[in-house]
Amino acid sequence: MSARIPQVAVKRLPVYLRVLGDLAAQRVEIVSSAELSRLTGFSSEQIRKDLAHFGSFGTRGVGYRTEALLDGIRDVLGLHRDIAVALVGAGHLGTALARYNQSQDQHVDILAVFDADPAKIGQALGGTRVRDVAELPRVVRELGIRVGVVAVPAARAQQVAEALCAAGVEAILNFAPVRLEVPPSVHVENIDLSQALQALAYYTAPGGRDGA
Amino acid sequence: MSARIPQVAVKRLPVYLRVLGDLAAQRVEIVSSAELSRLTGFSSEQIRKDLAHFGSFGTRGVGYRTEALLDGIRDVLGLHRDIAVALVGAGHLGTALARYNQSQDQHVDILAVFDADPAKIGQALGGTRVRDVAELPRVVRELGIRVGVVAVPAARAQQVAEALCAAGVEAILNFAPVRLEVPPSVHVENIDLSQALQALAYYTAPGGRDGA
DNA sequence: TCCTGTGAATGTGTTCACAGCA
DNA sequence: TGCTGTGAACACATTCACAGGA
Repeated sequence: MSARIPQVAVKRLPVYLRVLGDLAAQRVEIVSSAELSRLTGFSSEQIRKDLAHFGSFGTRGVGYRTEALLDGIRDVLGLHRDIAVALVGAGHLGTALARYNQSQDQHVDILAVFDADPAKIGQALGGTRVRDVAELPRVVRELGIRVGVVAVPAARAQQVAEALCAAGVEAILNFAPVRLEVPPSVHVENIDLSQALQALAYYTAPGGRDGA
Repeated sequence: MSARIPQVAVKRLPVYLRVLGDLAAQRVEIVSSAELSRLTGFSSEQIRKDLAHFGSFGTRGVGYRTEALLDGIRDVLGLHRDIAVALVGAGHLGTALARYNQSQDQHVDILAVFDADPAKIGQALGGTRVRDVAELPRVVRELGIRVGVVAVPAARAQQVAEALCAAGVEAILNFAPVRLEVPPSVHVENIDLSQALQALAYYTAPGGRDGA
C-alpha cells in the first residue's frame, strides 16, 4: 500500500487534487482514469499507476469515487491536517503566492509572513500581518512551522534559508536564483522564474526543435 | 554535435548560464566540471554529459573556457539573438517576473505587457508600458514575439492562450492553475505556485519520508 | 462488458569506469 | 598527471498488454 512514491508522481498529485476538487464541486461522484486523463493530460495508465502506489481506490468496471480519492491523495501528501508555512519576502512574488494559495484552500496555511522592509511590516497579507524578519526564529518555532518559502533577493536567500533550517523547517520552496546550502534532512525545491523563461527559448523555431 | 538534447538537460542549461555568468564576472577563465558540480549541485559526470550533447567545449586535463561555454550554451538555447516575450497579466506575479527577468539580462526581452484592467494600462513595467489586452493579436505579430507568459486568473487563461497561439507564439509559460488546450506545435510549460507548495508537504515528517 | 490493477517491455536519464588527450 | 569525453551498467519512469473483479 503506502510504499515510497516516485518523486515525479508526487508532483502530479496536486494536479489530481485540483481536478478532483472541481469534480467534487460539480457533484460528480465517480470518475474513470480515462476522464482524469482528459482533464489532466496525463495518460490513463500513468494515472492508474500513480494512484496504485498508495492503495486501491477504484472499483473495476466502474471507476474511482471522487471523494475517496480526494481524501486518499490529501492523506498521502499530508494535507489532511493543516500544514503550516512561513513565507519570507513580501514583495510581488510573495504576495502573488499568498493570494494564489489562499484561493486554493488545500490545508496549506501561510501562518506567518516576514520581510526586512519596515514599510511592509504590519501590512496585511494572506490572512496575517507581515512581521519583522528578526522575529522569524521565535515565531517559526512557536507556530510549529514545517515549510518555508524563500522569496527574497538572491543576496539574502542563504541567510534566510539558514534561519529557517535552524528554526526546524523540513522543506523549503526557493524562488531566489541561488543554490541553497542546507542540511541534508531539509528538502529544497527550486523555482526560478527567469530560468524557466530561458529554458523555453529552446523550444522556439530556428533549428526546428520539437514542441511536444 | 548538435543532436537533440534531453529535456531534463535543457532545464539545467539556464543554471549553468547563471553560474558561468558569475564566474565570468569574476574573471575566472577556466572552470572544471568538478567546480561546476560544487556550484550547481549536479554531479560532475552529469555536467560533462550535458555539455557533451552539443559539442566538445573542454580541454582534457584542463577544464572548460568560461566564455566559450557561455557562448555555447546561449547558442543552444537560442539566446545569442534576443528572444521576444509577451507577458499577459500585470498583477503581482507578472510584475515579479518582469523584474526578475530584467535583472538577469540574458537576451530574454519582455517586449510587451498586457492587462485587461484599465487602471493598469499605461503603467510602466519591465522597460515597456502595459497595453490593453485587446491589442495583443496585433502587437504580438508586429513585434515578432515567439514566447508568451500567461499570468492571468485561471478563468481567463485559456482565452489568452488561444490569442497567443493565433498570433504565432511558439512556446508558453503558464502560471494559471488550468490545463491549456493548444495546438501540438506550441510548447507549454506549467508553473503552479500553490501546487509546488502542496507537493512540498509530502516531504515533511509524519510517516518519515525521505528528504534527499 | 467495462475499467482497474499490474507484470513485462520499452524508453529515458544517471552513474560508473575508464580510455584518450593535453 | 589531470580532467574531459563516452561506452556500458544501472536506476528510474512510462507505455503496453492483459489478467481479474464488479
